[in-house]
Amino acid sequence: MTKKNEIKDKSFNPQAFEPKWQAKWEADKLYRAVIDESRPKHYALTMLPYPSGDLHIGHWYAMTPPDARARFKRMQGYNVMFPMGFDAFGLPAEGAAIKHNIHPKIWTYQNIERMEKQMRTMGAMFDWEREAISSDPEYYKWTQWFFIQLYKKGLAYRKKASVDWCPKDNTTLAREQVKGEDRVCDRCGTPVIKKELEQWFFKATKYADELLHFDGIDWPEFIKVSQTNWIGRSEGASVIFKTEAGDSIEIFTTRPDTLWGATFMVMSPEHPLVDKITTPENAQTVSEYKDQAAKQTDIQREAKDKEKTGVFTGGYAINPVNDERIPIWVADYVLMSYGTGAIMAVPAHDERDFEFARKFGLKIVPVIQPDGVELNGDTMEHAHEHEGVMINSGQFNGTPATNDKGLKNPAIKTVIEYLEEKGIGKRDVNYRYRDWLISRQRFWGAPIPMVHCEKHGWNPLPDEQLPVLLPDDITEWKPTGESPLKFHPTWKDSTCPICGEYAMRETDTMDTFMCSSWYHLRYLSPHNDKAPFDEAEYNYWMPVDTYTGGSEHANMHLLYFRFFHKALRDMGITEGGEPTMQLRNQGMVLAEDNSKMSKSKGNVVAPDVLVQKYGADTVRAYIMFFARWQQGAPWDSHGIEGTARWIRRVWTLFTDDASNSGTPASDEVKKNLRRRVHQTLKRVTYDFEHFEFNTIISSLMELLNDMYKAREAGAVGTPEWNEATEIYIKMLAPVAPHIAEELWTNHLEKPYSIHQQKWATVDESAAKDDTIEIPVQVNGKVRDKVIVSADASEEEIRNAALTSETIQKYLEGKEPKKVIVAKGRLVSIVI
RNA sequence: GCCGAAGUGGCGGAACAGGCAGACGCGCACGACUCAAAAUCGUGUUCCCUCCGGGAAUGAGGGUUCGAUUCCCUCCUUCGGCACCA
Repeated sequence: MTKKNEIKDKSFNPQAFEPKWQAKWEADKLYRAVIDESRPKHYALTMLPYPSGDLHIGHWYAMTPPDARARFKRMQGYNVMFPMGFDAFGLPAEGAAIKHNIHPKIWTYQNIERMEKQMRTMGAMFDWEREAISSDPEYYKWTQWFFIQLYKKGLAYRKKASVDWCPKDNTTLAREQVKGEDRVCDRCGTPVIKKELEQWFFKATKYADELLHFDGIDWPEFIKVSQTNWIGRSEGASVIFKTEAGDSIEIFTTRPDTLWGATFMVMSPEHPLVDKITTPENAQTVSEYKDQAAKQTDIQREAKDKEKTGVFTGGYAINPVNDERIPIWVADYVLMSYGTGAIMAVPAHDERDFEFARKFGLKIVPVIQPDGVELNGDTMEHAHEHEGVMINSGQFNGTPATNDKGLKNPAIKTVIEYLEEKGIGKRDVNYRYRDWLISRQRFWGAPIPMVHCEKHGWNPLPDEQLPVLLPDDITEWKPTGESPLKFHPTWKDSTCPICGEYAMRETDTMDTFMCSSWYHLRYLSPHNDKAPFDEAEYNYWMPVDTYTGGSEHANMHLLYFRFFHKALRDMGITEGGEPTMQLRNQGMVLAEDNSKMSKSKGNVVAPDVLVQKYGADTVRAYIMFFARWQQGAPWDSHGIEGTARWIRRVWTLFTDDASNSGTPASDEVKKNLRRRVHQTLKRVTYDFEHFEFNTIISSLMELLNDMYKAREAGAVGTPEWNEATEIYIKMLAPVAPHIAEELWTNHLEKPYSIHQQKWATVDESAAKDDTIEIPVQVNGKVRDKVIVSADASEEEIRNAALTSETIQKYLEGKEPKKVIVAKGRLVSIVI
């Protein structure tokens, strides 16, 4: 470190001082977060990366602005924890294993080492002693332990179901991991297929209703909406229809008010009662239809422009409200995966049923009459899906049906009450949300800690046998559709925890989203081998105060994360309903041509090169400046020059004190400087709080320009100048931690470290303007500006405006019709 | 089709709470320094006109208001979620 009597290095050389400070901060454990009851805590969490190989600009974009904010919070007096780790299980490691014949573990840990090194160049305040890596046995031991807790609580179960399968990645996927209309694998973009398989699930649907509530948490609207859509809650009724074959069919409907118009029923081809309902004469056609439906993919079956198909079963049901005998059909537009897999068809009021009825000549009976038009089942061209008055519905005729959903609709409410009274139906709610399928037929994941015994079926392994370790001696990685673990000669051999006889291990591994559902807890005590986390740490740090990350996880990680927390709460492991109070999502950094950055396109911006050229501080500042953080933007490689220039100008101003001009600063200059400093401080404080990073930088740029002018005017050396310098460096510290430290400690010779200083307080009276310029509008157009004192009364402002020469000209001696004075803002004159 | 977010100069973007649209920066132009270049510094930079001055303009059109980028209605475009979900 530079001693006082040494000659200070005035050349700007971040490549020298950045690593120097990084090393010192680390040696001094400056960012170590330990429990301190005397200070309020702040847990700043940012989504942990996958160790893909190299840190790219997207990582910097995701991590450095939240780091700046965490630093700001720390200067505000919070005890801040800002941990980092790796979501280290996952497919790319297996891809590398296949390609280069290297164990996924080796590939993963090499990448982690490289990325940690790159992360250290960011100068972030990560507490590396809290680092958690999900592929470490000490970590996945507890991932497995959580699985067992969920299993014991009945929240993990095994079932055979028609599941989504990615033919490229050779594994099953959760519903959330199948995207868009084309039903493609979220990871690789390959269209998924359906397979009938027995798999492990988490009972996420148990929390469907609770997951719809976001009370008290500050999350972006679009994430809440996205999750709400995903869960897809529908209110309605379930109704039981008796059939002539003897069995009853239960259906779900959101429109029980249209029950009287149900003129037929439709069952999904997979419905278990289809064969019983089908009469012998129709058995052949129904069976052929079922076979054909089974052959089609979901995309083919569910294509919305597809013409309706279906066959008659020969069976009949009785409409419970009017005792009409109605035919039962089988059609693939009814899905087994939603509701009960059977519907009542109301062709007059449902477009899909209408289409079907027209095609097959089925009866159409209108039961909701819209205002003004008389519906006729024989001639109508579309279903009437909106409001009207109930008709053809016996005692309910005349009841108004609104466009409201659920019980808010008087017709629906009345009919549900009637159904419940008669015992033929009840109020019901359905969700499109599905349980979380967590089995993956892949190697590089946490093994599911279950064994299967001939006699005792599936059982969890006792805690002392955890972790179930992944073997190192695997040589064949090729995906076969079954986990490579299955082909290991001995790995799957285990013993039944009940009888001690031979039992076979589950060879599937867990969805990596399981690992990331609890990493925020592991950061609390990453090396604890007695428990997943330390209770004292939990009590102090949780919940997470601010969570930042990409919005692509809206319906995946962010939903799993919430589900997990609620499930743990019900097991008494965590407290409170939500893991994090505040969520903010950064946008995406696109390539300069507006396309997505990707390794394969070779358009990824490498931060390392920029750090070498400009220094980390400049890269950090530019990342905050070049776009609205929560929105993202295409990268602009020229733009960084402006930020680099600013950083150099900061350096020059604070190191080159010789250039003060001879004339001493006037009181006016000093007062103005002080005002600008406190105005900027106010703005920067607000912007940090609100994640508005781009305007933090522009405010600092403006203040710097003002400070250069103040220097010209002789302000250097005055108390106002010294205050300005101090506050400027404090505001700079979260953004550009290295240069701030270098200037603070070495050039201003203030006590190390700038990062342990207290954030400055706004002096409101100093920030206030003395005089203000008030625009004067005549008929809505600005014609003049008058200068008045900041606390001028309405009357004074009015007079100033009306007596202005320019305004007089516009008035032409006439009396204005109206004069509006917005105090401190503007005068509007109407003539 | 339903739900949500967003449309402001050549570009990224700014504008507290309905009150001067375009802060800050990139780019561009001109100038200073220099033998020259880079760097640096300075000036200008929404568009149009008959340029002391005036007019238009925040996706389009309408409305409320003395006054609208901001509030309301209709529409267009882009992005994201859902979608034969009963």
